[in-house]
Amino acid sequence: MKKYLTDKISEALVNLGIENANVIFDKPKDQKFGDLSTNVALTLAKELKQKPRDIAQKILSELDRSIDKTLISKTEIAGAGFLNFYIDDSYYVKELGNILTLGDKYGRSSLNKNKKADLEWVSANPTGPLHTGHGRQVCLGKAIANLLEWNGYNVTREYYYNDAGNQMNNLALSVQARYEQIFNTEFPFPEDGYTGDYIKDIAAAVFEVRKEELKGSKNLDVFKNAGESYNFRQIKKVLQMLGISHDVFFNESSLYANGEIDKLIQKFIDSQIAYEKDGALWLKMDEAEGFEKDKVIRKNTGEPTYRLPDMAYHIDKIERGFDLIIDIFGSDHGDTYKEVLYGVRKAGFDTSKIKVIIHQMVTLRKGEEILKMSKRSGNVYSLEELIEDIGADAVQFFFVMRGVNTHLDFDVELAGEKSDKNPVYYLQYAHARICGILRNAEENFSGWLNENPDNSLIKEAEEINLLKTLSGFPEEIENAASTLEPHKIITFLNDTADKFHKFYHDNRVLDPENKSLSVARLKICLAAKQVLKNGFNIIGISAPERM
RNA sequence: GUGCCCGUAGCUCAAUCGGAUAGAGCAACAGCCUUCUAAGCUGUAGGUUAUUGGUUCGAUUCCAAUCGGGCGCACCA
Repeated sequence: MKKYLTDKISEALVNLGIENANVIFDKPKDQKFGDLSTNVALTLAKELKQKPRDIAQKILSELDRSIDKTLISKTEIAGAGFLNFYIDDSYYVKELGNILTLGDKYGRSSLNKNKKADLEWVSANPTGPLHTGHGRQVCLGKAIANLLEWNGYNVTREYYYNDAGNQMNNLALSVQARYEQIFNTEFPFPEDGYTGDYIKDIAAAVFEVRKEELKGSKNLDVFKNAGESYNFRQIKKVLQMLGISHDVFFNESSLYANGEIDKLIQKFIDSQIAYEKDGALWLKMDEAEGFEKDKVIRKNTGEPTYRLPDMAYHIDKIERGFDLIIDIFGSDHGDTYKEVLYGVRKAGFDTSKIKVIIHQMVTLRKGEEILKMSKRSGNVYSLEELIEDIGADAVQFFFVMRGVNTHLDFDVELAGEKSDKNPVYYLQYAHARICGILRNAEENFSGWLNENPDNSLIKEAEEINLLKTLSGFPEEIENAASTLEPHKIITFLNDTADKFHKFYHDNRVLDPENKSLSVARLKICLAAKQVLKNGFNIIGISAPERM
């Protein structure tokens, strides 16, 4: 519909001698400004040195000849020079049929057909369980991957698996210390060790198999491997609880094995972007791009810092030929990704296909009490516990609910509450209500669900409003996908539930005295159920039939 | 000190490249259940969009300064 009007207006403008005008439509907040509105006359006013309303009038008289009046029931000029369009109700009623025909596919778009997207997220190091701080990223990534798929992309879900570097050594030492403590409680625990209880579990598991065999051993391999595989199993288990499975686990160590890291180092040295100092290799950072000082990419021990493999990894992703490459990080990594992309550019690669999503941190609280979730402190609130406490639906809803740039305030108490205070239920309740009506129809009004509706009976304001909202679903997905903002889906679903509840309240669906109207309204219910369910699918929450 | 993000109703947050009277939910107050789920609906109240300037026909949105909060600023990742 937007496209139709955009075309018509562009056409009208060309007739008026104006080429390449940028015509943008808004959905006015207020119904009295129509269904679609454009400010094109206002934006052209300066350029043409004419009054906005005069321009609007000229466009309108051009449109009057070309526009389909059965589709657009009314046009008007309002305010400073807005052009408002009123879409005929019949359009929305027709869309009802579309929703029912397309079913689970309603809202899917082929806009990015044949395009490949890569989404890398979670990528937690296997040094411990996922904690609640990871939750936001975990759930955001899932929703974004789904959004992209709905928008036509072929999506690769990827996890960057980092089993090298300091932290793994630290893990091994921690496990070893807990192992030794089984025999000698005085055995010193490393200063930077991981203090969580899961380390004791790992040590106990090692003891179970090897008994005292490793006592006093200097070889850390067994401890490292035991810790790594245990932690990674835990991580995968929790991801699975949220219905997430990655297609690719990209192993950092493969970048060493296949020589990509060395190649990159050589490239930096050859192009004199890197230099040696104090036994380390430094990357020159450009002040003009906002960097203050050069960064070490290879330590004096000969080991690369994390930046280097990260750069090689991104180069690998670019070379795999994706049309869109997305990384999701928390704001604590907000600066490092810039360094990584800088390095990738300096190595001669185009980073324009890489989009980085930085989400702000989460404050987790129980009512007034702020909960800690850091890995260092003894007691962590793990993501697994959170899921057990409030359920996977609430977890995903709350983490996706807000824009990524806001500091998310997550009230566990509220999220776990089974009441009208909890926003998850507002949505799910709408779905469950519809299911109740459908059950009633099946049990008491046999066959009505399969009747053909007489759409001319749909004319109540609440019915049309509901249909208007439902019809906006495909565009909403497109919008949310292109801006990578899944919280927009939740805002939309909220609106949908709101419109449904109002419709439900004012209009009885099943009326034994009026079969044809009941049949038409049943179709509206089916369509609302479908849109809600499709939206739930994207976020990843369930569509309960009863509550 | 410096870089990024943020500051909107009592609370948590929306607001589609700058648009029309800034919207929801919760909390508060007043109503609505012999009829498909009251986890719902209707109404009332609640705002100098942190502050001050600037750009613009028009600013929550863009720019500058100030105040306040979060996260970074390692030869950790």
